[in-house]
Amino acid sequence: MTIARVALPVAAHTAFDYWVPAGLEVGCGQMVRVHLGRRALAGVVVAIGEATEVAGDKLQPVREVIAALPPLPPDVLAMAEFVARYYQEPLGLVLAQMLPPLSAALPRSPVAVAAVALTAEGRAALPLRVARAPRARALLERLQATDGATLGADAIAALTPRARALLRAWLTHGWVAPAIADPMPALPLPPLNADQQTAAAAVVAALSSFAPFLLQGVTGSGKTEVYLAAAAAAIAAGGQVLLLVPEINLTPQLAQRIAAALPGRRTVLLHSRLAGGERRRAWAAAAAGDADLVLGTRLAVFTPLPRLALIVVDEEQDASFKQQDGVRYHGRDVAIWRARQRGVPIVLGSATPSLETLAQAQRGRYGWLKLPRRAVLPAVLPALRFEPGRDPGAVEGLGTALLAAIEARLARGEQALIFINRRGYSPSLLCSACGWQAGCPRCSARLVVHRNDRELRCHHCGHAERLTRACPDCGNVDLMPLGHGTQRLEGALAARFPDARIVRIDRDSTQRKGAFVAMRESVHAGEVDILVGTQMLAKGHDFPRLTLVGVLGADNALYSADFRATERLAALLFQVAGRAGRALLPGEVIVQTDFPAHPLYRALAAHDYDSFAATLLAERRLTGLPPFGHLALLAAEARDRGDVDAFLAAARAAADAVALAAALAVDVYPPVPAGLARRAGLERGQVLVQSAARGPLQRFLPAWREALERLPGRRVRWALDVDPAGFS
DNA sequence: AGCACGCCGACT
DNA sequence: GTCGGCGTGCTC
Repeated sequence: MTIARVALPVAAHTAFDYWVPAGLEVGCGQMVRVHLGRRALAGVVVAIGEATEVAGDKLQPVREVIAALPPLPPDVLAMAEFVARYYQEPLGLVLAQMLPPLSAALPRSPVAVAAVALTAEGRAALPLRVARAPRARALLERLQATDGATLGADAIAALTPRARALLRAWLTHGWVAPAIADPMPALPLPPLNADQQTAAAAVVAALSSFAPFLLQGVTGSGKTEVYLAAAAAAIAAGGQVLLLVPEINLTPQLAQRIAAALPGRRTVLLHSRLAGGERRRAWAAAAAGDADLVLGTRLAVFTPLPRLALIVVDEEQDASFKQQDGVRYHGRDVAIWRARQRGVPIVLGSATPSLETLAQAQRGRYGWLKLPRRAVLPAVLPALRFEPGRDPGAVEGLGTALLAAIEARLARGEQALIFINRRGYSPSLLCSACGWQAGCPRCSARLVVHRNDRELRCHHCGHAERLTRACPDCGNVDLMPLGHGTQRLEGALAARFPDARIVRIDRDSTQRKGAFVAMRESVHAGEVDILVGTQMLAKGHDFPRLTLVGVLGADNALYSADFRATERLAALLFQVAGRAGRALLPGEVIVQTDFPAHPLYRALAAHDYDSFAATLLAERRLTGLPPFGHLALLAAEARDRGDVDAFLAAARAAADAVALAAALAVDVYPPVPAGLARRAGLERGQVLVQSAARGPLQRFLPAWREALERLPGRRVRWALDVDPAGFS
């Protein structure tokens, strides 16, 4: 009897055996439908055998082979196994992350697939090849007419074999739609400058072998042109390219540039906001080798790519490559592993590389390609000034110097961007009489004033209440909003510059679909004078008339307990500074700070990221933090603090026992409350494990995890985070 | 993850 | 006397 070992999307570190009915073609990597308990689940076959330990009466059959997606190739299965092992997650959950959604949504028969595809596509034009086969066309028209209803087998049987094959091909693998609409005529790539050519040539010379590169280029130096030149060469040589970006917001712009740079090539987009069907089609096109370039967010790193020839990770330092829940993988790190596995070059691009990547480049493990100059020649780096935010002429956190600079931009018809990393009106509400502050009932956090909506909101749990007039403790009606957020600045600027056209960009203002794109277009069209926003605005947007960037509240990150906060602030400031004066107009950046002599600001003024990174690296070396040490974090939460404490104390004891038993050089720290000690009514705490090398930590983690699973539950939810993005 | 089984408080 | 709370454990 043939037995299929199936990884299922359940929190169990084990695969499940099923017998394979005669006539079912089941191989490794095949997606199948099986029953577990009384549920029907989709899983992936990870092994085929002849025998099983499972008792015969318990053994269930494989119910169905999911033919809508091709089987996972061995290299992708191996990648899943690596991710599961490295991040201590069940293989089935890892695989569920990697695949386009298929569990309940995926219909069973090709006919039903057709019905759903057509419903989803609406009245989209039929692919020509199908439309030309008369009977397939008739079937599809009937499907359109019935709007998603399932047709009987007789309709399928009536098709000519050719029509049936075409239909099936379209339905199951999907033809690549012209995924990227390019309204512009294809512009030739601007000729690369010498630095760009050198960089691109180095990557191209390394094609067909594993070769990691750090491509370090100042903002505006034209890293994208280097990616595209290398991609064009890789594709011309018959390869596929995987291009990872941190955010979906950035993909449309980039997609247009790719379409222009790679005429006639097929690009597909892959990110979590795509509808299931679209994502499946893009995935299948990549897996079938039909797509030449896959542009996507971190999840795209898992796409099967039979002809993979080059991986590019843009903005490699960006924290959004690290998944923060579920399978907590790091897209960049998995990409590096994959490049090694497949023997292809990988380019990690950044103006402000992560300390991890920088250290590898310094050690000579990564090729180090530099673009020290801006690509547009007349554009020079902006001038930096450090000014106080509080002075006699200051208005609502906007200092005299910044106000004057904004005024000058308005007079010249140029644009200003005011950046503050805090949404809402003010981050806190204080009673001037008794000192009461509005706090979240469910979190250890202050409530943020959202004056536009007359609400107090918690930014951690979603709690919202009406903005009160009077202090609930003493009845005093003189409640003071304390501190500044984007809404408050927007109002202050509107009062001070009544004729200016002001746009606020933050999570609240861009919730409507398309709002972000509309904003970008109106900025480009010159319909905006002042932009106020959060870090959403820091990335990848090129506004030619923007000549002033003001930064407020930067000092906050310097106080943070998170060891990565300063690194992130540095990356952010260098990025924000790069937003000013990208075209022909000279730019200026004003950072409001109380500590103008801080090494970070000095480095920023000198446009010298490397010297500040060197400072940070020296600190990390002393403390044994990444990249000089490796971390794993056990985070636990429960309704009662006592349960959390008891669990973490037991977890720590288990860790000590594991480390001692296996003589592993790992340090286990005492349990501490999380930075946000209570969230959504749950008390939170953590145990940190640190090791000078990955090896001991990786040997330690499986044993610790098993010990944790045997610990009494005590109403505690916990998760292991390997290589945590940061913690406090 | 579901969905069971299995022991302790308020009801027809 | 039950009905049901969710704590613990299994599912091939």
